[in-house]
Amino acid sequence: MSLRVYNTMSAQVEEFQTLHDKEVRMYACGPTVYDYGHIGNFRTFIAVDMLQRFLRQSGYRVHYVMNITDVDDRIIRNAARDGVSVQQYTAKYEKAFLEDAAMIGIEQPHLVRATENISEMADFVAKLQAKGVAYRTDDGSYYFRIAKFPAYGKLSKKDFSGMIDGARVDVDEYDKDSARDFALWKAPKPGEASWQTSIGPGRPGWHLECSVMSMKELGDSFDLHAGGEDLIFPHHENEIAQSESLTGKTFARFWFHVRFLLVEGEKMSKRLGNFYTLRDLVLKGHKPSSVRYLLTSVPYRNQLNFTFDGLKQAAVSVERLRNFRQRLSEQSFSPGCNPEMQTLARETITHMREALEDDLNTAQAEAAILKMVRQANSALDAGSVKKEDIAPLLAALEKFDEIFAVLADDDRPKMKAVFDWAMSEGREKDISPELREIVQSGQSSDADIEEKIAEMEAARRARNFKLSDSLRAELIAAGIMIENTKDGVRWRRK
RNA sequence: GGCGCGGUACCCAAGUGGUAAGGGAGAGGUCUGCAAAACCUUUAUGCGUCGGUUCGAUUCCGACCCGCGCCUCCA
Repeated sequence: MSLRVYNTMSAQVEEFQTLHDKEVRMYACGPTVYDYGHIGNFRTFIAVDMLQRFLRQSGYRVHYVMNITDVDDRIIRNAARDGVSVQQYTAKYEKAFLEDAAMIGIEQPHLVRATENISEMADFVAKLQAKGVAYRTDDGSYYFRIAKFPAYGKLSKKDFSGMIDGARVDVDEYDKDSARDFALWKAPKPGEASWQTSIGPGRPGWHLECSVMSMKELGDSFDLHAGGEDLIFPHHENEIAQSESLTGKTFARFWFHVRFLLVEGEKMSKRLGNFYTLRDLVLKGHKPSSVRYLLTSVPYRNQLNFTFDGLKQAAVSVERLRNFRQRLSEQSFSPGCNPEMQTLARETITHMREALEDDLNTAQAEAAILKMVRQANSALDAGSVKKEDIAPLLAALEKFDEIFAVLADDDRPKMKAVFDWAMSEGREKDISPELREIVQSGQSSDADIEEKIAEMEAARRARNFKLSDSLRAELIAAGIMIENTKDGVRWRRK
């Protein structure tokens, strides 16, 4: 079997095929760095990250390019508001984006920046103009003439046939031939950032950026282009029009779009007060791994309802997986092997692969690993897991984590970094008691904790339960979780 | 108005023309000095409503109701 993935262009699930054998060239529209990233942004980027991870796990060499849009209207406006240069402004938020992406387990793609490719963009516009599909207006802006690209609308399934006959539409604000024609290049306005280029001064339009950078990095035709569902129209439609007008070739073969999420059942918006950046959630004391798990738990084409209850559930599931792995790694086992465990591990890997090959059905992949955990835990309780079973079970967990990336117990340092950031930004008041507790649990050293546990155990063996309970309560208050097992006390930081 | 998606137990959420994955929460139990962790049992004759096709539909078709998305900046 092999990967089947939904292609927005054909509007159906297709067998994934690449232009070059075992090599994937893919591009995702990245963030416009004008603010901190919100969980909706990260749902999209995590979905593409998982796709990319799964392709690599499936044996492809992956060339994954993401752009950073570091010039646009909002950036110019906000930079002016803050009295800083566009570069200073975007540098801050690009850094924040990369930190956040790393925090939530996104592997960094090859990044390209709009402002580093301005001259290529100008050249691209010049070529479009030479082909007669772009025109310059009196103010020095350039527009794409949609009437010259009959396939316009093929991605978003929109019918523009009624409006492509060059009928002049009167639009006060613009000096373009048709209301639907879109800007390739914007002439400078006083006080705005602009570049001197072969086609005159100005700055690139957003759609142009992605066409130019994706083709520069990946070629005229490449395998897959990804983004949020909102980008289907007009952004991706416009990219296709620009690129295919120029080359006459198919621009991207597969179009991968991630559905928007809901927050507590409603569209996320600042107005509704349900708008959360990743950092907001960490400040509330939620772990990055919980957020990632929740965002991966619903297949990318389904609407995901992001709730705080769901976030707690996600945390429990992650804990369950981590506890299981710890149990396998720490316990001692008798020699030999249990064929049932061998089969279980093997079948779990197969089920996960089949689920992901089915248009990235992450919910089913998670169900498969959790089922394995339950059955293996049951066998562990019964003492029927043998030494040689450990490696296959851990290998299945590893396969899972190559895609889902939630098992590494590294939430605390990441949360500490957000804590420090909040302090340095003067947002101490936004730090929740929960976050404080987690950060504090990182303060005490392993040796201190183990000393205290030894004390607690001594009291317990002496049947001084009052003392041992109070010592345990102290540890729990400091964010340390205690478990008594057959092999002694196991502890971990919250 | 145009195009599209969805309505599955208390909650989140997969899935299938042949009789409902997984997780959380709840209840009972095993283990434990007590916890924690883990495990076991239990919780939808039912999958928005009404019709139709079929030996059989939650799954296909039609109508309707409700929610959501895109059509303008938006991941």
